[in-house]
Amino acid sequence: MAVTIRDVARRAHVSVATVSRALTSPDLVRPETRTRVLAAATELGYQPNRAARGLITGRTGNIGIVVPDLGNPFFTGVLKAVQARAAQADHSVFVADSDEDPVAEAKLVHAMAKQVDGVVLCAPGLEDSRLHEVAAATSLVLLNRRLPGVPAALMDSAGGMGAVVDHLAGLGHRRIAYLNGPRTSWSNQERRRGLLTAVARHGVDLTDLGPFAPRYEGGLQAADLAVAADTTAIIAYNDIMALGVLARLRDLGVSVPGDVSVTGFDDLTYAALCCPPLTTVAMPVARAGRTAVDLLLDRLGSGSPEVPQVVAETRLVVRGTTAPPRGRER
Amino acid sequence: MAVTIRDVARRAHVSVATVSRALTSPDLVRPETRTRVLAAATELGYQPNRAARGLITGRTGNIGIVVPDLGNPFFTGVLKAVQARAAQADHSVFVADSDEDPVAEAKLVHAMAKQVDGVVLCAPGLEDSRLHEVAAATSLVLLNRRLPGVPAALMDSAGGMGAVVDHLAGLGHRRIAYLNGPRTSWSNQERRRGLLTAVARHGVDLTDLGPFAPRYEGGLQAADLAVAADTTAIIAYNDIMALGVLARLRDLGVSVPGDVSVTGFDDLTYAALCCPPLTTVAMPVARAGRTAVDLLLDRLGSGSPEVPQVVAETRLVVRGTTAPPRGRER
DNA sequence: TTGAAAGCGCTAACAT
DNA sequence: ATGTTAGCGCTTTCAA
Repeated sequence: MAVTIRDVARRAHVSVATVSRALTSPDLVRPETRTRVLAAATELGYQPNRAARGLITGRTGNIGIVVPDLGNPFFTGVLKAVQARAAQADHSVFVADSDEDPVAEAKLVHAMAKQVDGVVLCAPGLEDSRLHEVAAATSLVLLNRRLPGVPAALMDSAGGMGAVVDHLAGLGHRRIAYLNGPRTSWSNQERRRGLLTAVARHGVDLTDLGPFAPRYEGGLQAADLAVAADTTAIIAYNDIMALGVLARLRDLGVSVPGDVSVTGFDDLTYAALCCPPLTTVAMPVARAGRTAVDLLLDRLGSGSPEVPQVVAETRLVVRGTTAPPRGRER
Repeated sequence: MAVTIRDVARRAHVSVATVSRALTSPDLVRPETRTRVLAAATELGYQPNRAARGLITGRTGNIGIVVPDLGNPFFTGVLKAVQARAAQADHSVFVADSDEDPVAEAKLVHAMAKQVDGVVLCAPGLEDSRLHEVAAATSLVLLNRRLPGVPAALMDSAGGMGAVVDHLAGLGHRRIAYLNGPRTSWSNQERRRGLLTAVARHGVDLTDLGPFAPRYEGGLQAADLAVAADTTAIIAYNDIMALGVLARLRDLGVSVPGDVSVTGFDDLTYAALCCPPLTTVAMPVARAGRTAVDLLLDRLGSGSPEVPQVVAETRLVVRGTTAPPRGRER
């Protein structure tokens, strides 16, 4: 078996309590003793058993994150930041993949609940009431979903969409199609909200298509409808769909951005690498991931009753898939 | 506080021992009692505390995975499969990102050791001796790294590379450049091994370039050298580098596959989406991830002394970046 | 078939 | 400043 606190105590000629104190509240033991204990600990390669510690303190030193799809770079971007921030705070992280299944989301959080101090739930598809139940099981922080009473790290999708429409309208587009993602998704709702506002502001004509699966195949399928709708610009729910749109348009012989402009959302790595490179909206995934962890850990520490919902800015990234519509080139 | 085994015991009018038995070894209690206990448990929404259980049984029901970079789709592909397989076996998973730092790899495994039944270490950069030390800390399974005495889930990079060279030689290429990834990486060593064998077999001329960082920027940088080397085909260490190569060649006005053929390795999603779509080698990441988990769990269960090292097949995916060299078109 | 009790590794009163 | 002890939630002897 591994080395326990008792081994260290024996070796340092002190009681286990002293060892515990030397490690967790150093100023409670005489410096001399502390040194001796620490030495013994290192010599034996002692690592306290966090599970045992957690049993007493109620704090596990772990956090959980559940995402809809680990195959989606957007969520692994969040995950990377979450695990990095957690590591800084000396916390370990549990991951779970709900496979886009709302029911699984709830189950996974419950399964984790006992082993973590809190969980970051990313873009949950769960309805509000069920989400509140889940929030009762553990400390919860939502990412890209707003729910009264639950802290959240949000990204300003609506604002990003506003920037997209401003850009397109500025180029001279008057007829725009939006390719919806999942209706229940908070992100889609926000994007649509920003879209409607901006479209009204510019007096631009909007064709609302979908919903489509937020994947490559969804984009393939959506492209035909968008072309039929006879618009000069296509705003896809996200980059992956936009890539599908691009591929389908190429097959159809529709030139981008000559015949039609296309935009995505998320700024995934390969949005910059496809050709033409995709005009899109950069989402602050890393920042939001860090914020989520901070929210979780701060609240645990301070038991304060406030419920912060932090929204991070998005940013339009203009690349090669947008240009003035035909007849408006200069 | 949450509901404990004691609450269930009280409610079912039995001792805690009986509750424990009803849950973990059902055939040790009278069916009638069992039903009563189970009912009480569900009514209270009881979830056993795994940490406490682990304290006694020595099994945590958790496994760990440490990867060099969560931003790399290759590793998140493995992660997705690992977490899915673990979930099937009712295990939770800890993730950690070593940020490509070998020292961090060791630290992370040690930090996890107490909370997991074993860990999957992906493509570690650690040297053999240090790796053996790490293996002593917990049950270890290596992914894409072979080490005597340690079970491993491997992918047949050498074989994949053989297929690439066969393909290229078959098209008529006689001068090929290989863009090395990190020298210490087992995958690069394997790819190179497969390459040398195949190249000798075909009597093809090889220019060995690098090592380069296995990233987009590495590809950008490598492309110039490859062009200067005056070869008709470029084999990149992986897809990301290949994408960099493609971009740089485009800037240079070198046409692909007209002037030069390019291949990658990994078959990431966007290898199919770039243009022209990339000829590459599909790595069985999901299969390897599952295998790694199975290896871990099987060994834990059966304490058998055998050390399986399972290698999964790779597969050449021919797409648009390879063609006969100039003067050999038909 | 069930219960009482010991104890996993650790921390937090309570003593000293 | 340090030691003794109870006990976190659970499983597992050992008795009954």
